[in-house]
Amino acid sequence: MRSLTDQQQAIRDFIEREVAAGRPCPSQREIAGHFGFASKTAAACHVRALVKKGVLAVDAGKARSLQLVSLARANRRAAVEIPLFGSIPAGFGRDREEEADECIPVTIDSIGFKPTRNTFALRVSGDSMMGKHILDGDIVVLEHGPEPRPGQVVAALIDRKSTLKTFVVKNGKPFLKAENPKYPDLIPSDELMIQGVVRAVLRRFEK
Amino acid sequence: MRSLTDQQQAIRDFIEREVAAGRPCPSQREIAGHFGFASKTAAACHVRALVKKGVLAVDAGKARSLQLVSLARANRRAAVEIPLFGSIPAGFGRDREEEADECIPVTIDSIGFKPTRNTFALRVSGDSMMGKHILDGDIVVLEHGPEPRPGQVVAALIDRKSTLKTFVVKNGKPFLKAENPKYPDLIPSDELMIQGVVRAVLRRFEK
DNA sequence: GGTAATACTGTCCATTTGGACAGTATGCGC
DNA sequence: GCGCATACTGTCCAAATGGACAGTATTACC
Repeated sequence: MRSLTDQQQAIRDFIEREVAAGRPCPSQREIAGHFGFASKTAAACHVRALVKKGVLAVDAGKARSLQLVSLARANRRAAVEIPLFGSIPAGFGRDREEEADECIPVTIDSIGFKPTRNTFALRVSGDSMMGKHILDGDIVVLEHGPEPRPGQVVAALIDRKSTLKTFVVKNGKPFLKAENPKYPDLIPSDELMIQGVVRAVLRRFEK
Repeated sequence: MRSLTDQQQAIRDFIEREVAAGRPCPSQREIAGHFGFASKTAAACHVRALVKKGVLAVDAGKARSLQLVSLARANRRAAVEIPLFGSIPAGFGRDREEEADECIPVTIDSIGFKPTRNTFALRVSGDSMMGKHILDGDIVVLEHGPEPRPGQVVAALIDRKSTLKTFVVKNGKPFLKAENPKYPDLIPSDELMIQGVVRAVLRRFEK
């Protein structure tokens, strides 16, 4: 019951190859076409069998939503090491990883997106961002590179120390709004070095 | 003209995150819904702009067929090293790679699927598979693990040497059909060790 | 001032797509 | 012989989807 028939395996392989080759997930009719079925119900039937056997996952009603469970699980489990800094280093060269204090393994599921080479993490110190619900001890995951959008929290370099600020636009000009009383409320963003945009927060509670 | 606007970047990021999180590519209406657009044309318009700027690729008319060009290119370019054996080793333990004579870098495009840990390559010697259009000097890419289907070419271990054979089923029993006169035409498949199923052939011509 | 690009709302429509149903045939275990 | 899973053909349909078109407003650029 668990093992797949030849035909089911063939269809599973076909889907895997299509997706791996960067093409969109095949529709039922495309599967039927590839195997020469005259009726797309045949493909639908096989797909149903594969779902029943736990090999495939479907978002019911959604077009091209087939997913191989093994790949999904592998993707979810795939932990990627993200460099974790106490403070952001001045430069962003290729020696970035060596400057990292340590690395934290994260999974796609835990931060909601797939980390890239431009992804890094910061340990938050102080309650400067409590207004944005980012607390002392939290780990924020940031992405280096993309232009911040208004309302997003960014990490900026001030006095060789990184500080989290909110990116705002006033009268068409970009500013960094400090949520920490130690710093002026509005700083023109071009006076600072924006190191990254906050994309996720990890908070560990004591047990 | 080349650079993306904030909104376009946001939509690009949204697509990237959805796909990276293992969800199916969002439809135009899902994009509109996520950003609060009342009209899905707004999303369609942005998608069109992103395609025009070369960031996105679409299969016209196909549902959920958006693809990030950068990822597609990265995927296509990503060369994976596949262990290449002169002959298949007896075991398939974790020391497999060390037993490999060498490695060949292949891309997804060149073999049509994404290599896994179970993918390996063999250098073909002799014209035993000429009937199947696999020639002396060819490199065949095989996948270890999947149950072969009738008509597929498999690599089997005979006398500690690997030989390519065609997998056939006769009267419900699996056999290996040798295309090499040195061996008996039909061998019960359970007498042999099937090392892998041929998934691709690479042939280099002299210049 | 005009043109173009951006950034939408709103509507209509042909196609694509998945789901359900009816039906046929085969092989397998009991 | 019966039930069940497999492996299809063929048809109908509603929902999902992309594409085209008509508008509006804003901003940037020449």
